[in-house]
Amino acid sequence: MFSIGELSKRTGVKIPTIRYYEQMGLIEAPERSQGNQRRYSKDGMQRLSFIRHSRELGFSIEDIKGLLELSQHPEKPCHDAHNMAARRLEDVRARIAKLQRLERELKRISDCDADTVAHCAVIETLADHSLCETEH
Amino acid sequence: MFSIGELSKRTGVKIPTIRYYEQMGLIEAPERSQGNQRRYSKDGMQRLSFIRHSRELGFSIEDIKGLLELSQHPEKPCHDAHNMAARRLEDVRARIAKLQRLERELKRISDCDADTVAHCAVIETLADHSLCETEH
DNA sequence: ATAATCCCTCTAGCGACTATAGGTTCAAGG
DNA sequence: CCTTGAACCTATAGTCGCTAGAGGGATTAT
Repeated sequence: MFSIGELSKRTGVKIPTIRYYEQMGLIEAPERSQGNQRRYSKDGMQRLSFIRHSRELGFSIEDIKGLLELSQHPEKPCHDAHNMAARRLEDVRARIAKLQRLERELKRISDCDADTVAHCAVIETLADHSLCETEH
Repeated sequence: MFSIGELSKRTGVKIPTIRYYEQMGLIEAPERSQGNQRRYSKDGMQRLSFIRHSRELGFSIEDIKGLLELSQHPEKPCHDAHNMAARRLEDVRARIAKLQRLERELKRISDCDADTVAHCAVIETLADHSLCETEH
């Protein structure tokens, strides 16, 4: 049995975020002390770690609800979990590709040694999209 | 002189977004028709294009205010613009690196051919961070 | 003149938190 | 036992960059 502060320290999830997850229905309302403070069990901690880890991998709150639900039912088929992971993977790859295009463009416009705005590649490029070398 | 709809079509910025930018002080309130509708000039369009392009490159609204301000003063030094671009570039690179770690992890856990949750790598990994191969 | 389309303001909602205010409880030291 | 200070409680509002909706007025084409 530990307090919300301890749980926070052990999982690395901030206190208001834990309460937020409770409100969102990701974790069930824990027992309370006589003075109405939350008291968590090891189970609660594992569930929160699962959530944290899923968030780190970029799953949405809604996705995580599904994944948690699944994790409670070991006998069920797991293609839903695979689908979710596959969709996340696709999404992550698309974002990487987009960011890489931005990186190229930013690198290019950063390579400007002008002193004043009048000749500055950054400002010039922002003002005129046609100066960009790549699409984004 | 064109309406907000036309401006939207020409710049690719949605109508509510244009009004939002006006509210945020990125573009000045344009002239109005007799019936109180916004009427934009070519100048307004160029400014909006500048904003759109900056957003595409990931600059924040606040950054863009600074960049716009700079772009109005060609005689000023432009190291501020360079600094902003450099910071954006760093940020983009950090995000790419983070996403690439996620990609590896997601790919790894997606390579699971279990049929049920009990043996599913996705669920198993989410439940136990120590199963991850890389940091994230 | 009328209908279709466009435009206006204002307010609220999104996702995933984060911050603040104003109060209560807990744990440790004297 | 009592006090102090840290930790906790709820409720509400704010963050960012939009987006959606309600309820109305303006413009344009026929």
